[in-house]
Amino acid sequence: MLELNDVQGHAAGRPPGLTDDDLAGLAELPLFAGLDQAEIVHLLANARVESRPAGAMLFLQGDPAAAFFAVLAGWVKLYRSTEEGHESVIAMLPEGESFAEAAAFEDATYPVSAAVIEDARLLIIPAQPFLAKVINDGRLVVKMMASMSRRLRQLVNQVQDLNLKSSVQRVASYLHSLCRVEAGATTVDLPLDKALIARHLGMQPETLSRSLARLRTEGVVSDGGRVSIADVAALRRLCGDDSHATPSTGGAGDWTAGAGSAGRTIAADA
Amino acid sequence: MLELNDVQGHAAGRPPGLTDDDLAGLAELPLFAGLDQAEIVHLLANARVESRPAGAMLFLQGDPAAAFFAVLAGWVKLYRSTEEGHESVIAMLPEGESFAEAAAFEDATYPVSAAVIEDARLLIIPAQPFLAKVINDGRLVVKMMASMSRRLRQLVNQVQDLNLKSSVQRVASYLHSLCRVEAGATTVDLPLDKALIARHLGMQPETLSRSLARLRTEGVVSDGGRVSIADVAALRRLCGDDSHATPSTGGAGDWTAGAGSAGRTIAADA
DNA sequence: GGCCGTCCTTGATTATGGTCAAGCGACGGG
DNA sequence: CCCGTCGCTTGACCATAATCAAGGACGGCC
Repeated sequence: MLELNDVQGHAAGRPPGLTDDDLAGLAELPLFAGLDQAEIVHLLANARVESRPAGAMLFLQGDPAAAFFAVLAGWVKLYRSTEEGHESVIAMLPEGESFAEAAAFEDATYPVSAAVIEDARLLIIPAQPFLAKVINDGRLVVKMMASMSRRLRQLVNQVQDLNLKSSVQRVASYLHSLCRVEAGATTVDLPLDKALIARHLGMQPETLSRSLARLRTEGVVSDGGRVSIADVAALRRLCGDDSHATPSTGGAGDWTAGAGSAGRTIAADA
Repeated sequence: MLELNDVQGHAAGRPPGLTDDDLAGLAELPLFAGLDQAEIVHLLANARVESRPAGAMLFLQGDPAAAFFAVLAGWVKLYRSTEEGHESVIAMLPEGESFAEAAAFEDATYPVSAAVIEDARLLIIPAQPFLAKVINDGRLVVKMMASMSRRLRQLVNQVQDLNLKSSVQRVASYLHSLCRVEAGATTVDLPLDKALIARHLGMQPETLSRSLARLRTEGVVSDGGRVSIADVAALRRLCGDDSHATPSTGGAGDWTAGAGSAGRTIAADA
C-alpha cells in the first residue's frame, strides 16, 4: 500500500522525478490539455512520482481516497475481486491515463482496487490541494468533468457489451479497438497477458482462447501476442455494434480506456 | 422527441409549472442539496417542466445533448438497444433523480436513450446556461462532480455484478436494495414491471421468474408485485457481496440509482 | 542440455441462462 | 358474460460459456 498521507513538501518546484518527457505526456491528458507547462507544474505541487513493480497494489476497494493517479509508464488495472478469487477487471490503463479522479475529489473511498500489471511509474496527486486549485478555475473544472464523463461512457459501453454481446463479439470489439486502420488488413499487438484481457472482457481465459480460434475462420489469426487481421471492416461487422443509433463514439464498442497499444489514446478534448 | 432548443424566455421567474412541492423535492437532489430556494430558482432560469406519458421517448442515444433532466414524478429508464430488439437497461430512475448531466455539460451526444416508463413530470434544464452559472461556483462544481461520481460507482457495481454474480444473486441484491430494514422479516413492493426489472438486472423475464422461484426456498415469497422476505440478513448472505474489502457503500450491490420504492433515495451528500 | 516454471490451447463435461412454446389468471371491452 | 390481451409463470430444449483436466510451446535457470 502506498503512503498517501505525506502531503507536505516541495510546494513550489516540479515534483521530484518528473522528467520533461513526463510533462509532455501529461500535457496530452484530457485533464491538462491546453495548459502550458508552468500551469501544470503549479497544479502538481504536492504531487510526487513513484515507481512500482508489476504486482504492486496501489489501493484497495474501500480505502479512503486521498489521491488520484496518472500513469507515466507501464500499465495499471482497476478491478474488483470476490473472496473466491474471481475478479472483474474494470479497466486496464496504459501510459497517459489518469484514474481515480472521481473517487479522490469526493471525500469518499475508492470503489475499485488498483494494481500495477506492468512495471510502472506513477504520478500520485493528493486530492485536496489539487481540487482547491481546480475548483475555482472554470477551464479546469470543465476538463475534470469531461474526464469523468468519458469514464461514464466507457462504463456504459462495458455494461451494454456484457449484456448483449457474445464472447466472440466482445473479443472482436476489443481487437477492433486496437486497430489503427479503418479497413483492409492489419496487425495488432496484444498489450498484455491474454488471461488479463479475458478478465477485462468478462470471460475466462479458455473462452478467450476459443473465441480467437473461432475468429480464425473470419481472417483473424493470432500467434502469441500478435494478431493479424485480414479485413478490419469484416471484423467490425462481427462486433454487433449495429445498435441503430450510434453514429457518435467513433468505432466499435470502445472497449474501455487506453486500448491503443502505445497508450496516448487521448482525444483533443473540447 | 422533445424540443430542446427553445432556450429563450422567462429568464427571471420560477419555471412555469414548477410547484412548491417540486422545489422541495429538488432541494433533496444531490445537485441542489444545501442551496436555498432562491438559488435553485436562479439556476433553473431557462428550465421548464413537461409532462410525458409512459412510453414517451426523451432522447435517443447519439442525439446531441442539449439539456439534462430531473424526474419530478413518475419513472424514466436509460437504456441501449440493438436493432434485433434486445435492450440493456442502464438505469431506472424514480422521482428525485436527475440524469444526463454528464452528457449535457460536454458538448457531446447522449450515450444512452431515455424513455418514460411511468407517466412522468420532468424538469428539463438546458445545459449551457446552467453550466455557465455552475462553473464559477465552487460549491456547485463539487456537487456536480459528486453527482457524476455517484453514477460512476453505480456503473462499476453494475459491471461487477454482471461479471461475477449469478442471476439469482443479482435478483437477491436487487431485492435487498429495496429493503428498508437491516434484518428480520419485511415486505417490499416491486416498483415496476418484472420484465423491466429483468432487463435492468441483465436477464430475461423468464430468468427473473425462475430466480424468484428459487429464492422461495430461502424465505422469499413473491405474490404479484409484492415480495415478502422472511429474513433480510439471510437474503444479504445470498447476494455474494462478500468481496473481502467493502465496508463502504452500505448495503448490497447497490443495484443502481433510485431503488427505493418511493423515490427520494437521495443521500445527504458531502 | 535437461528441467521446471508459466502461459496458452484444446478437449470433455457441466451448468447457467436464453429461446420457444404453452398455460394461467387478471383485467377490460364489447 | 365471453373473449380478447397482457403480464407472469412453467416446461422443454438448446446454446453459450464456465469448469475440470490434460497437454504443448516457450523461456529461464541450473
